[in-house]
Amino acid sequence: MNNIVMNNVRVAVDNCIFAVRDGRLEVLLIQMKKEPFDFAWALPGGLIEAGETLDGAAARILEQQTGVRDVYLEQLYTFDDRSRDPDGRVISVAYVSLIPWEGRDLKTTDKYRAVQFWDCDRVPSKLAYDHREILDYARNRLAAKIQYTNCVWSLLPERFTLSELQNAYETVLNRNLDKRNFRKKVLSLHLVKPCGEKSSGGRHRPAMLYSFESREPELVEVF
Amino acid sequence: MNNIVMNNVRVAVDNCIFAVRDGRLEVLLIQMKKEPFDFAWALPGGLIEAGETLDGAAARILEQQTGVRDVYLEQLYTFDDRSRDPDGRVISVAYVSLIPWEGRDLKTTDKYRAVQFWDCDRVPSKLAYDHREILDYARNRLAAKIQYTNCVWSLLPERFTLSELQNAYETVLNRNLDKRNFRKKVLSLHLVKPCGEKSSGGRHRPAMLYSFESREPELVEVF
DNA sequence: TCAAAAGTGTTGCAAATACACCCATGT
DNA sequence: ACATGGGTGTATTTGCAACACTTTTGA
Repeated sequence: MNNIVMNNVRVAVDNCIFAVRDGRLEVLLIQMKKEPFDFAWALPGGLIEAGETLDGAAARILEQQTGVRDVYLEQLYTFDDRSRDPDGRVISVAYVSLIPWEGRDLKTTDKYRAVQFWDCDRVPSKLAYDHREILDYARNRLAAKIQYTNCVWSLLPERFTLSELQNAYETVLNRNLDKRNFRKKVLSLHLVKPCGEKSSGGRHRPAMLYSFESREPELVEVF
Repeated sequence: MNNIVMNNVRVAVDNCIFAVRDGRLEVLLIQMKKEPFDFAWALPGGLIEAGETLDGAAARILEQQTGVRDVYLEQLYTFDDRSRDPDGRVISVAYVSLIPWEGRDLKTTDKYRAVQFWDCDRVPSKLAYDHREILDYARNRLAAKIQYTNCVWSLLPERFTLSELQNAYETVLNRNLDKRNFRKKVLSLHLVKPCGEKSSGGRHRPAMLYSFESREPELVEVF
């Protein structure tokens, strides 16, 4: 095969990291510092290095650029051919992950200006590269996937209330669910089990805390 | 970025082309002619060329190696890191397609020994590269996908009987369906519409011919 | 007349939906 | 005392699964 051809192809990974906060779906973005995308926001991503697996590169890059680590990254789709990068041809393998919002301290390197979560509905209109397309694709896939797997668990901390769980579903699905039917469903599926109580916070009746029966990926007909 | 690193990565596409024949799910394979995989069977695939999109490369390679053209190819997954190819690092973007069995004349080039459909359950135990893994992955995805989209249409010719349609579903899902319930379902979903009659062939009562309402990809809760 | 596939309805059960009020706590 | 979210049950509807016989044709 022609080496000149092959030298032009580079492989990148880009991560769509979602969290639910306060009834909104948010996505983790970094702010670029180099032309031609100086000041633009982007998904955390970059080129793979020698000897690295795609999965490994995704994890490394995510941690370097945002400080987020130890998350379950799932491959989403491979994007190309949209004159992606002004600097020659790049193929980008996109990854998705869901993480709990609580207590993440985000930190980036001096190669970037900032890192923060953005409300998915209020993301800057121009993202760097084709990251807008990737984000839209990821969000659709997430909404589909949450309906037939137990993957919500990745959005929640170890212990949570049923209202928080319902809120996570409502946020991702972008529709309201009936409280009684919701509770009946998740309990009958044995998705979660109760532990102690919760009084902290709210000026209202304390809620029972639950945890997941399993944090392994499983196929479950949720809705 | 380090050029020595990047020169090591090459990008290939591999196609999983399925058809239903005679109640069996079959997959299109080619027989290799070069070491280290001489005589081994493989999915039709190869390296992408300059200026090609991934989708374009998949279509070109499929036609060159098997003569099959004008099919809807859908990206499946990107595989890597399994010391894939003895000849340096290769990342492979896998594509899936469903085609009608009827009247395809397969032809390959002199770079390969043969091209033919294989019963998925009787594929040679060793396929070239990691193609066994890709095939298994594709088959699972196909079974899942056929349940929530109208994608079966790609397996059938323009006009077909309801029994043929049912047979396609049963083959892909690998389980039997109730005839009356099946007909009720597909008719109530307005997936298909009747046309004329069919007497040809069988020594039995002729069956009504149907065609699809839509051959565009749609989300439909089939089962 | 026989073989082989086409065609056709009803019933029971399970799951989804719709719906409204009292409870416990903090301020 | 009041505001806030926590917690609970029933009735209706809908969709799914199970099931067997008659029809039409070619050989």
